[in-house]
Amino acid sequence: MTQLRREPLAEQAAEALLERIRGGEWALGQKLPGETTLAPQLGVGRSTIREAIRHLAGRGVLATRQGAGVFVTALDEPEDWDQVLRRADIAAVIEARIAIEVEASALAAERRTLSDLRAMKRAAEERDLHRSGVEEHVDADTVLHRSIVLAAHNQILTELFDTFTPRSRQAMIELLRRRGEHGGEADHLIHMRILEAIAHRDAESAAALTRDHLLALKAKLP
Amino acid sequence: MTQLRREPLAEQAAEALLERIRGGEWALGQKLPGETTLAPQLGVGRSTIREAIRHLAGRGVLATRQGAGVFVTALDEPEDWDQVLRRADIAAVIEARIAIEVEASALAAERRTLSDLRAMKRAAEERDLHRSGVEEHVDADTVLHRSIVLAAHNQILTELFDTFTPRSRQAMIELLRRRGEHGGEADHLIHMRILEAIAHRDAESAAALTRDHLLALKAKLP
DNA sequence: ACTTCTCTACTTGTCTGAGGAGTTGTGCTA
DNA sequence: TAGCACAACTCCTCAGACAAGTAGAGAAGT
Repeated sequence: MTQLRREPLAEQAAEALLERIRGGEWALGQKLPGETTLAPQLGVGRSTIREAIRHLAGRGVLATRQGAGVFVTALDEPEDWDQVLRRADIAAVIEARIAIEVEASALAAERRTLSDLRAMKRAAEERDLHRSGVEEHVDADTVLHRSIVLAAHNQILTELFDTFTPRSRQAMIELLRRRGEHGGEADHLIHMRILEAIAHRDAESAAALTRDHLLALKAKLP
Repeated sequence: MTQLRREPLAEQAAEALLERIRGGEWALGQKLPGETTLAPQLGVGRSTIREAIRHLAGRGVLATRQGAGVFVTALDEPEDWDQVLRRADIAAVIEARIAIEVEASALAAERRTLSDLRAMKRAAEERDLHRSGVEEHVDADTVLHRSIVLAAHNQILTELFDTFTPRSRQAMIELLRRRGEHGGEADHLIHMRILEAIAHRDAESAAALTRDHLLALKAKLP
């Protein structure tokens, strides 16, 4: 039994093109063959291939320039992040966290408000209370880190951090379980120093301390 | 002074439709007038209005059903990253890019292979050729920056960069159009210095130069 | 009264041919 | 060698024709 629902040719053509772009047939910034080439190649008319191109242009994947051609402007809209994060190894996730959090930490030092400081302090104290259970400890730690990112007042960095949280959480839990210890006093100390730097509007120190902290975490990886 | 750069009619028509949808002329789920009505109404041909509709369909705003009509499926773009990026101001996007690219640049200095170096060099040369058109220049620039991120060999950083590409592209184009200049020789020079640092496995310099480069970009914002 | 069928008007989907407009590279000229 | 005209390419737009699908009105049957 074949397809009951028939998709319009233009939609099919758009999917076919996206497939080939994803497959690397044309790299970012490269020119696609002209419509007069693509149309017969896919077995459709010119206006159909044009509509397919417009569709992808609307999604931000292609851009057309009259007289010049059609160009790849993005490889694809981001696919399922869960999938990506699951595939990627932990080291890569931590490296991404370093990128986000170090920058966020520096921005936080410049922009933190008094209420940001209060929130961070509260999170730090809360974290200090949860030293028994591994999961609770990781969660409390995440809250603290998030409060720092929030103080950067950059919505995108916050969203990125939240994207990583679930994957990072699981990795941390496994890591701590294996090690049997959770940084303990040393981690507490460095957190306090980071908060201090942010309070003093010392962006450089805040960034450096955050980097050290996360690099130490990465170093613990098996 | 009007637009010097003439946008294609189809794009203008898409914007005009989006404007009217946002203005509440047609509610969510409602049917738009037929193509044969809209086309004369906007003073364009039928295929043109069709391409405009396809463009909005690609953005998830409209959906067409053969025989039935064109329907509004979303008042604004969907809930995904595109949406977040569109809402966030450009400064926030650049800050996020700084986070990603500075770290990527440092990692690239440590991990770049010879073939990475070749790809970066090729992208840099390509970029130098495209100095005329604004869009072309931005696209070539993106290819170069992406080749650096790729050399970091971290899939997550790459995906993050790709996520920003469409939004960043539009912002850069607007920015350069307003300024009328594109960094020119200075930008070329700093790119070469970044590539040199990566080639020499000098992570610190690579990171610092990348940061300076993007900070300069951010400083140009209105 | 209700269901089912059919027909018709209307809608989007697709193709083709034609000409307009912008870009790019080539080859000629000075 | 530098500058310029031109030709070949590209996408852009329109118009017309027909195919394919939908939905509503009305007829026919139960």
